[in-house]
Amino acid sequence: MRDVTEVGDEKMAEKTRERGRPRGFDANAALDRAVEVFWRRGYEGASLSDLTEAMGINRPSLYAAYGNKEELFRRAVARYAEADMAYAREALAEPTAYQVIARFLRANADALTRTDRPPGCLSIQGGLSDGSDGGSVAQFLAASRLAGERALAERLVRAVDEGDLPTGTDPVALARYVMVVSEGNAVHAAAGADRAGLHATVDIALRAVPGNPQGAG
Amino acid sequence: MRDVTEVGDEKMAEKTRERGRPRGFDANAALDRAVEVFWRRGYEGASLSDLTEAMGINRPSLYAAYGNKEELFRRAVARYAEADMAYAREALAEPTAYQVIARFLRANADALTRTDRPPGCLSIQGGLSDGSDGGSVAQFLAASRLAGERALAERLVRAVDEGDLPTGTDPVALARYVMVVSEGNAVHAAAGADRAGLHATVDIALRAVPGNPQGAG
DNA sequence: CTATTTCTGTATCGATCGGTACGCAATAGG
DNA sequence: CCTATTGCGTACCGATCGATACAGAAATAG
Repeated sequence: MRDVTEVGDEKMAEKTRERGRPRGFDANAALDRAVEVFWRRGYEGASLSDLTEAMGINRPSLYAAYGNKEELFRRAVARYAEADMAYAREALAEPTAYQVIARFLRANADALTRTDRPPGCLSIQGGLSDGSDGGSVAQFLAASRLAGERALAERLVRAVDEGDLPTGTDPVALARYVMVVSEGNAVHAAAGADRAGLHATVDIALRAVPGNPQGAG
Repeated sequence: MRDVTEVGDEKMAEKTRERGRPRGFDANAALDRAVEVFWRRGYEGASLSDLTEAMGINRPSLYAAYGNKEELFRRAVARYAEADMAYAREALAEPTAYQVIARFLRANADALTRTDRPPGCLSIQGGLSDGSDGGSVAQFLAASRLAGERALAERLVRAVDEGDLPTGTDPVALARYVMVVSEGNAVHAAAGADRAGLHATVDIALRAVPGNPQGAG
């Protein structure tokens, strides 16, 4: 049993001085490289050779630092959620439901087409189908996406309470709709759609959201 | 060089009597099994052992009949498009743009959640990311989806010409929006969303479509 | 029948997969 | 210095990957 919980514990890194040979690479920087590989090639499509080459480390170093491929993937997804999905949490802070949704979908369209990042989004590119592992990765990613959907739903519940959304609005259904647009755009972005096209889709999608400037819903 | 074009040539099967030992399996029935395997596991996740077991044939028979794994996959996608996507072509025959879109999204939601089929849709489950092959499968599937999007766009162009959609409506953008909803729903269906949830999303999505009963757009 | 053609089944190919054993290098405590 | 501990690098593991060689079986043509 190896202890692999020290990645990301940089708070105590100064205090507890470890014995033995120090690690010759930055575990968090290497994880960022792993994120890119998984993002581009998916979980199954990313081989350990791809990963170690991109991360600049050897195979045993990878296993010592992260456990195994699936553990590395889960850490990569966690880091992705923290770094590359920060816009989603920021969007939830907008004052009205419409502003929350509009900001989320706009920022999402931008994030899906960043030129310094792989196209699309890791939680979809990572893998949708039951691979050779029996779907544990696909389920993990689905749960990760669902968590975001739930967070949005809770924000929309609050919006209903505050009278921000019309009475009778189903916040859960609306949240699911927003995520569907987001995920559909992610599929398009992965296929090479440009940023303007994604925003054109958001233009239309927002017409279905109560509180939009055109007054629909 | 083997001739692999005889699959699906059942029209001439009676006329041209081949020499040699006859094939011991139904090539089209076996292809249907292959569709299911690719649908559930994706292109990369489907091993030849998975395929031959489901198809009830041996490896050399598979290669003799279909060429190789990628050829088999392309044939499977073609068969899927013909059989499982028939509803999309039928939807295009509806008289108005709104009816076309509504029927498509409704039938799509049903197709994504058929209990006698894998959840989701093959053209997305097949694979989105650049696998070990360099993305040729992902590009093929993206092109396949884009073909459907273009067919819908052309139908909506006609709708604009016929005054069926408001002047100034962008039929290409609207078609892309509809496909985004469809693909987002496919992602949700693959994650286990039920039919009612998908239709609830369609309920909202349709509000953004010009000509809907609520009069938005 | 023989000759020819084509399909089937076994057994296997080299390559790559995820994952490790093991010896050496580099640090800390003594 | 010596010992303990840990990371690094090579070289390798068994399993599985997609793809085939080959021989025998099953059909037609003559």
